[in-house]
Amino acid sequence: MDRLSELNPRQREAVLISSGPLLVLAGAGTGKTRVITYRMAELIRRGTPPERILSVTFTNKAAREMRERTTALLGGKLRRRPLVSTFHAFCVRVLRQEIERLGYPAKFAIYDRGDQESAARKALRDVRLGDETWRPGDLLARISRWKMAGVRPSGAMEHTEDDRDVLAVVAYRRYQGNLRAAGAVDFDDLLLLTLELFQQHADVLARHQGRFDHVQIDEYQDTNAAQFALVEALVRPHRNLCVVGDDDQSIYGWRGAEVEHILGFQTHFPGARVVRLEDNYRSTDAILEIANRLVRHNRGRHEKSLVAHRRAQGPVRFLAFEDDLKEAEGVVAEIRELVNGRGVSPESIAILFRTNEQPRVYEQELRRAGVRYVLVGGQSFFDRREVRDLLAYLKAISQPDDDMSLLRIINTPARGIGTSSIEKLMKRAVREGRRVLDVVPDAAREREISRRAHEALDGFRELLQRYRARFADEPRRMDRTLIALLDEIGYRAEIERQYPQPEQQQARMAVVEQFVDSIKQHIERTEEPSLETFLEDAALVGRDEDFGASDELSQSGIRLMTLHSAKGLEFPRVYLVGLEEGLLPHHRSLIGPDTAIEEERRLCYVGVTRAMQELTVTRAESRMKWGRRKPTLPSRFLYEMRGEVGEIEAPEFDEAEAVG
DNA sequence: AAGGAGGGTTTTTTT
DNA sequence: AACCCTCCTT
Repeated sequence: MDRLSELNPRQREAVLISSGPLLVLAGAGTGKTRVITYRMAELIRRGTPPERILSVTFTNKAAREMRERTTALLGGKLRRRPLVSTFHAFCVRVLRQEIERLGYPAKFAIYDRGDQESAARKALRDVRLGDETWRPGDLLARISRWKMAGVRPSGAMEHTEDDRDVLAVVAYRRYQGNLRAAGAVDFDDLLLLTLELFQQHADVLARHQGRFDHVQIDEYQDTNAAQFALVEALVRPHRNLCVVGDDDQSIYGWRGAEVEHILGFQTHFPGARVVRLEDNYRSTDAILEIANRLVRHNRGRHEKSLVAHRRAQGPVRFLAFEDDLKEAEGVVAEIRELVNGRGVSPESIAILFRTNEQPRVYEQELRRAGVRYVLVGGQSFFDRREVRDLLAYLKAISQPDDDMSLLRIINTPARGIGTSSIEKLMKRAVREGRRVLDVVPDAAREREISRRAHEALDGFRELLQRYRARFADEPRRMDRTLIALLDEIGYRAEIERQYPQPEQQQARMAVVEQFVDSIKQHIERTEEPSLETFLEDAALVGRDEDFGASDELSQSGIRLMTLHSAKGLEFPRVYLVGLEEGLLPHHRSLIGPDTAIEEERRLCYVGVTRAMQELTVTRAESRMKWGRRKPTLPSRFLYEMRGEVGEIEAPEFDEAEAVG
């Protein structure tokens, strides 16, 4: 493999250090993914069996790409494939074999984001004091923080910070109790249970420690406490751990990621070697100058300054528009001219924004301008109502204990089981600690529910059982089985009834077809497909990867995505839009601690450093919010990027002119 | 039980 | 503007 000659000396050094703890501090665009891939290939070339290297990535898609690249580097022929996976997927593999030791069912279900939210909503019922209450999303964040700190529901009362937390404790207990009863775990549980397994069962830990000679972690700046503990445990015998990351790109603090892990690596792993990659091959000097100037305003970071290797053809542009609509019009008009007029490839252009509400205007404009686009992530496939319905059907079929999924679809489409019947059944089920469908006979005998509802419920239970058998018996025909199920419940008719416009009907049915297709794909690429493995994939894959949406990034069209989704990607031309106080930095970070602003600044830094040749930063002087127009202030980051901090006058912005 | 009207609330980011 | 919840009519 004399491909090593393609690497610069620093990169080569990182690749060639093959044992002991190693921290690769890699700035944006310095070839960090390249280093970690080459390193894996080099270890294999020198004799480490591929399956004895564990590489951890941030997303499933990154995992797949790294697997492919490594294999390609080694000439495409490998008897065993290296194990590349996310922390979560790794934990699922471990738990699938060992979770019964912790008293969980072997066929545990994984709650995805939507399930977690419903569970939180359910746990919050009647939990309020005066007008103090919690929103489900906030509660989940609170619970997650407790979990990361190792606080269990029973002991949470001692870790309350204020009165509101007391309410959260009540909800936390219910939430965890309901999950347990449903035989389900959430994302944090995947990590925590694996950790618990390692801590309580020395033999299990020893077995998994013995599986790997080397561990590599990408995006190390985004590891949380549980992930750190897992890694530490896994590499304890040999300490062959290579982590790669950039503290300036840590943007998941709100999810429990702790920059301290990358800042303190040498303390956690004494004797660790450190390699810094500061040669940036991605962006022009103009773009990098702005990025450097911006991020210098953060404290508590590894000092590094990126050196540009590309010359700019033009300066970074800062544009101000009258309102958010004009902003979208302006940006899209320019893009249309680039794509249609100058033959620029649409895939080389990205529009990056802070929140998921922002792309709507751009979608409208792009459609009107006839420019193809791909919305990456965003209102994900999994958030669509149809997908949630179908997933609930499959979950209720696969997991008879999963009352939450059952309740979602018990009367969808309407089959004569009304809210009052459902409520009575739920009360009884909770009271007796049984499943909803199991209390139906008693409720019917005591005339609690109507005869009509009773019959409908019996029919529904029979339906689930019949399809449970059918899915289990013919796993390779699951897609067909689902179609049969949809026919039987009249799902298409339900859609046609709910959405009178043929346009909408088609769009909704397309989602259903995509879902069926994703099952087909799962069957094709899985050795032993089953409803359970499919649901597992669906929960883990989340919004990235080619699930249903058939690999967003391979489609043609300009890219629309949030700054978070843009991590790890690069584009020749980037439009970074909505640089306004309250949006970037986001309002919620302004009321939080100082560190919150720094994370917003890093987010902005990530956005800027995605750009290779041309960067355009825009803002709107007023913006619609909740149907109302409100004036805005320029983002403080604009001043910082342009080196105008401290000036009282607003900076001059280029007049935005309509193009074309 | 079903469906529609009206009113109130909402938006940070995601494995 | 979009969603969810509640209440009212059928």
